[in-house]
Amino acid sequence: MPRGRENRKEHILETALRCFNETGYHLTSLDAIALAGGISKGGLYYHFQSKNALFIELFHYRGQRYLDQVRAYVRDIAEPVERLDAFVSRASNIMKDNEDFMRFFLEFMSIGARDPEIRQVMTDYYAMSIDNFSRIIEDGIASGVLHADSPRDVARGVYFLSMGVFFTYFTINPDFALGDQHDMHINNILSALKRSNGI
Amino acid sequence: MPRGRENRKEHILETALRCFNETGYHLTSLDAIALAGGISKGGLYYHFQSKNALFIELFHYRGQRYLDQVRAYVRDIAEPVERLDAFVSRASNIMKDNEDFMRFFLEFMSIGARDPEIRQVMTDYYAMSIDNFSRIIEDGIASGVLHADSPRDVARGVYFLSMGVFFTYFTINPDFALGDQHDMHINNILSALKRSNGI
DNA sequence: TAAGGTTAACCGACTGGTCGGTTTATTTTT
DNA sequence: AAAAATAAACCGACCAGTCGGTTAACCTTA
Repeated sequence: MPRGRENRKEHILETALRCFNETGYHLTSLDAIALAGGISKGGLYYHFQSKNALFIELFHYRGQRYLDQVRAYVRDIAEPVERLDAFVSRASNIMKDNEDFMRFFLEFMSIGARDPEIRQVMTDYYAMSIDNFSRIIEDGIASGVLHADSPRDVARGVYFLSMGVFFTYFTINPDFALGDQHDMHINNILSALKRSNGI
Repeated sequence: MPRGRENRKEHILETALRCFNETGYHLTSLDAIALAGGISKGGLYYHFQSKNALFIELFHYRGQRYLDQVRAYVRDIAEPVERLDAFVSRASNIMKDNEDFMRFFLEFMSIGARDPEIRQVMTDYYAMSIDNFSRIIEDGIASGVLHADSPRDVARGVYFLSMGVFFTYFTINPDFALGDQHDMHINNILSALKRSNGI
């Protein structure tokens, strides 16, 4: 990895992701990241203000890539029901493709429970997710193909379920296939949304 | 807190719970727990083999209390539907009463993602939860008041949702009332279970 | 019942090691 | 040569775990 290249920073971030996932934030030393990345500690501190700053920047970096992937799949679909289905089913696949990021995401949340700065990042991400999803549902309601009393509550339900599936998946010894469980339970929520008799 | 009393150990555990919840496992030193509990570090090591052992014992100690509370509410209810409702609605209340334990639980899970011993404890807890809940559903199916293709999947769905609600609650700045969200989404699952036309 | 003995419970100074962060010198790029 | 990037030695704080010693409660036994 030559020095001076623009992708040096990304190289560090990818290395840090691997290290954090292996041993967790607190047990991962900057020396270990430097060693694994073939860089010195000084180099780390040249690119990042602190360990915490690196951690947060890593979230933004990979989170953005994740969102870009989801949006790329959904962009061209205008019809609300199709859009909703694509959103959910693609999300499941992309999550699986980004399993390393999802694992990181969980620890990021866990630390966010106590760190105000990280908590705020998480809160923003949550708000954006709920807003995005609510908007699709509201479009569907406006055009009469979806039915829900509170789109926001439905969106929350989907968010909770996704989080629960993933957190459990990373936390227990094998009991289920990630994508299958995710899709099945999310589709249960969606089928209620699509029921024409409302509720 | 006089020495030699049987509740000394419990006193340490309760103190440790408060400390862990304030600063998290890795940033909580044994010195801090000792100070907060009015005991010495040596005393800590007299009662517990290691910091990790204390952490795990704390999970068993408070987890048992939590389960005892849930079971006490359900014990006398034989009819499956009532039993199910009680199980879920009481679980929500008891979770709120044990918010300190739930917060601890989340970090316990998060660490379990990397620590094999803790992961096994979590896996056992998960398996027991799914088994308990599945059994109630199966009883309901046997007596014809509930309908589900796979009781185990339904039980998983409830578990996932609970985890997701709680994890989100502890992780973002205020957006919803804990009990309300929990009950609403769980009841969505239950209402499908109770629909007499199956599916 | 009081002196002497026993031991579980507890204390806290200490150690060996780690880690985030800093500093200073050196190399590369422009 | 100036600026940017990197390396390597170093620092001070912190921390899990240890260990020799202390204390209080509970036995004996005469």
